[in-house]
Amino acid sequence: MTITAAADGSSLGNPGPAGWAWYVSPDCWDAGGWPEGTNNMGELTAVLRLLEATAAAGLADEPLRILADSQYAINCITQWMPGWKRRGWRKADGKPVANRPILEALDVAMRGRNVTFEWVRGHAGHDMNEAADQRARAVSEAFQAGRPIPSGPGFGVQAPATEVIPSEEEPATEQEQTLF
Amino acid sequence: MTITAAADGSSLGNPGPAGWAWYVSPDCWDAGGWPEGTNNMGELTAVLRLLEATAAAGLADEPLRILADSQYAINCITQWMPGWKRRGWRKADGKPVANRPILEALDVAMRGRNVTFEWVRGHAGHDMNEAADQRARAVSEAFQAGRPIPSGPGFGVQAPATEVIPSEEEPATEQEQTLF
RNA sequence: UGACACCGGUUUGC
DNA sequence: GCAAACCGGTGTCA
Repeated sequence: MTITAAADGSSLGNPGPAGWAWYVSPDCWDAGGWPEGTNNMGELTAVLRLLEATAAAGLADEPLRILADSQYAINCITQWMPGWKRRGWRKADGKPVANRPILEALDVAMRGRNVTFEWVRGHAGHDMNEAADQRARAVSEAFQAGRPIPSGPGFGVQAPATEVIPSEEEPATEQEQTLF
Repeated sequence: MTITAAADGSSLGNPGPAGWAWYVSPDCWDAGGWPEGTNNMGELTAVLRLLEATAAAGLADEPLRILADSQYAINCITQWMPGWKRRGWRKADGKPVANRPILEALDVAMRGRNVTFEWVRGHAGHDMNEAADQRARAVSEAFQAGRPIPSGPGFGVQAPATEVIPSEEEPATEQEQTLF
C-alpha cells in the first residue's frame, strides 16, 4: 500500500535553532534538529529521515508519497541533482551547491525507491503538513529553550498485540503525550 | 558646487518592462523607460539623461559626482569606450558591442564634462541609490501594469520666486503629487 | 574563469 | 513592513 507522509523543516531566526519532522499519523512520525541550522537543512533532512525510516522498517518497496511545502527540497531531488552531479556540484553561477552532504545522502537514499513528491502550499490548512510543521517547530523551540528535544515513535511503535486496559490514572491523552 | 546624483536602471524579467532614473534630491530627479528593455539599457540611459539634464540646466561646468551600482555602466564609460572606438565598436571576442547607440550618445554627452563615477553596492542601504532604484522600478511597473508613466521635475522646478499661499483645498502634499 | 547588475520562485523567520 | 536561506534565468564586459 502507498504510504503518504508530510515532511517539513523549521529554523527560528534562520539561521538559528532548527528542526525537521516527518508525519504519517498520530502514532507514526519522527522529529529532530540542531542547535543551529537553516530552514533548508530542515526541509531536506525531513525527507532524508523519512526515506531512511521507511527503509529501516522494511517498507522500501512500498510506493511513498511525500507532501512538502518546500519547492527547494522537491526541486533539489527531482530536478537539480542530476545536473549538479554532472557539473561537479556547481550551481548555475559556478559557485558550490549548498547543503551538499545532505543532498548526497538523499541521492543514495532515493536509489531504487518509488517516491512521488507533491507540493502543498505552506500554511494553507493541509492537515498532515501542519502536523509536520508543528513537530519541526517544537524541536526548534526546545533547542532555543534548552529543553529536552522531542522525538517520535517512527515506524517502530505498533498497536500492542494484547489488549491493554488503561487504568483510570492514565487516560489515552496522557499516553500520547509521553510519545514526545 | 559639486552636484552629487545617483543613477539606476530596472527591467522586470530582463528583458521586460524597463526603467531608468536619476536622483539628486526629493525635488530634483527624473525617470523614464520603455515597454521592453534590458537592465543595462536602463543603467546606461540613467547616466545619459543625467548628463543631458545638467547640461540643459546650464550646469555643464559644475563637477558632477555620479553614484551607480552598475560596474558595467561605469566601466563602459570610463574604461572600455576608448578601445571600442579605436577598434570599430568590436569587443574582445570580435563581436559587436551591445547598446552602441546609447553608448555613442554618452560619448558625446561626456565631452568637456567634469564627471566622477563612484560605485556603490546595490541594496546596501545607500539612500540616494535606493531613491533612484525605487523610481526606476516604479516606471517598469507602470509599463507592466499599463498605468501612466511617472516622471520627475528634473532641474526645472525651483522654489517659486514669489511667495505662493496655497489655498485650503490644495495642501502642499497634493501639489507634490501633480509633479508625477 | 571572474565581476557587477537586473529579475523570477518557494520556504524560513522577525 | 523587514531579512535570510536556497534555487533558476538574462544582460554585459574583461
